[in-house]
Amino acid sequence: MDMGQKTLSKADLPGQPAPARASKRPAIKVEAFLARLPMFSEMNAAEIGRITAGTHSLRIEKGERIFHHGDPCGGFHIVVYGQVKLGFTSPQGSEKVVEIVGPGQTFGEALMFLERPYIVSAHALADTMLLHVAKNVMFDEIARDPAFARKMLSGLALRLHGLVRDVEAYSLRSSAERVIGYLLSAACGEAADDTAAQAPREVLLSAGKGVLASRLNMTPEHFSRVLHELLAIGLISVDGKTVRILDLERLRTHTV
Amino acid sequence: MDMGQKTLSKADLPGQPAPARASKRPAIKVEAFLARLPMFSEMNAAEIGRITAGTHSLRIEKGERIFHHGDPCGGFHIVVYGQVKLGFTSPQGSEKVVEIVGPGQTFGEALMFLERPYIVSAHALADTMLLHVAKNVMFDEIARDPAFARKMLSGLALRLHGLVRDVEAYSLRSSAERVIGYLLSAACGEAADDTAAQAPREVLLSAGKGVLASRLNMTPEHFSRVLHELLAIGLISVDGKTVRILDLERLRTHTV
DNA sequence: GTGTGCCTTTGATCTGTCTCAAGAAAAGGC
DNA sequence: GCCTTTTCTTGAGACAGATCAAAGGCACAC
Repeated sequence: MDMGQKTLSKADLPGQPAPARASKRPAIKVEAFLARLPMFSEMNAAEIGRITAGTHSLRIEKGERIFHHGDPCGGFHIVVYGQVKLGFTSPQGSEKVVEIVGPGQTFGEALMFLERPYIVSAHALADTMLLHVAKNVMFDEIARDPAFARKMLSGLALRLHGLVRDVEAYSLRSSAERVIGYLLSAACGEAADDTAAQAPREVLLSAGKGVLASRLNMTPEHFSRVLHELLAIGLISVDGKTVRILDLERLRTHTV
Repeated sequence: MDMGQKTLSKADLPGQPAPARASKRPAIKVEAFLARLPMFSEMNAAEIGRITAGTHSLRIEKGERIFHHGDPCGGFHIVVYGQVKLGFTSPQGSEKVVEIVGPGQTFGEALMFLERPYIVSAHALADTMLLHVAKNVMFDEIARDPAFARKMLSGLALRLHGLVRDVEAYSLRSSAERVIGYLLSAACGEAADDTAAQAPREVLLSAGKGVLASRLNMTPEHFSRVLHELLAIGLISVDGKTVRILDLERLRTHTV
């Protein structure tokens, strides 16, 4: 790569005509990108600089593996653009997607603090650019800045919270309820008590239906059927990856 | 209570003839108890003292609620003796146990860092004594001591790890496999690659079969049937709450 | 002791979800 | 543009595990 160190560019995405637009490339400094993340948002320039020094960028083609169950963990990842799925594979070959990670989101922070190999695998769902931050620079900064340590603790606690909610959904909700839950959270963005926004909303499915189905712990076939069932009752309409919510209130209170 | 401040005594367990043994009471100082926990093991006396100042003890009778879904979180709990179950209740009334917590173990640390109410409920499975540590003293100590912050981070990461393993088990393992997994981890204590200890081991079920079944995401009926199936093949023998593992190697490799 | 209540087992049946097998519809390559 | 490949839908059947019902068994109070 001809560009300067610690610089990101969307233009040199593999498979794109990079040379053609190299002159007008919208280069982004790693520092600026990191500083905008919630995790690092309260850091000063010196701190961001030290983090950046432990960071390198990765480009992963669609379908490629980022890490595998059993690999050692040397740091954590941030998605710059693209999309990543985290999941495990059973001995019989079937797969379960635990999380779908998009731009600005991170994964693998928790494992940094454990001296253990990964338990999930990570694959790119699209051509993806990642930043990898080495764990030692994170540890140094945690040791230096208690406020940053607090922030990391909040971050892990939030992850834990989400995972507990998933366990609840898997344990005592039906497939249809999980699908509805996904649609609602995608449409309303976690604001469950949002009394406004009664108007029909559109949801763009964040991944292929197969991947989404696995994330919701069901087969693609069953996911398809559930969607068509909701369609038949007039609660939603489906057009490819776009789901329009026709009656938010009834969808919310719909029972199995 | 007549005893000194910040002192624990097993003798004044409700329902026991406390006065009779009051003179010979094996009182334990809160400081000493806290200092022995992994979480606080590297703290000096002053630090332990500050934590203790934010700690109070609770006695909960068997079956009583400790906190409820929706309650605000003011700190975390440590089990001194007894047993606690964490779980959620569905709108239809059925319950799912997420975790069973015993002496020396803690619960609710993660939620301290989030300004959110509890998502699970906690109930005592036996007469139980708890310590409750207020979150502000924890925050103070985290701000003061980066090594302690690191320790908390490791603790949360470990929780997360366990929960991801649970999700894996729920998603792509059969009920029988989950039961076997539980028996193996109870017998071998996480040491999966323990080549020694081939001799038959005994497992004392850590709770009633109904509670355990819920923890493993199955009905009591099905749990009973699985146990008897393993018994029929000669892999285990069951006597009340005691399960003897007759063939550890075959149990480990048993398929459905 | 001997009830009384709860936990556990066993049996019979039911149902949500998966599997397998094709087709239909997009998406991507050339 | 057309052809290949992947993804998505639809149907029929199978199965793991749930549910319902009832009978033991065990602990504990009196």
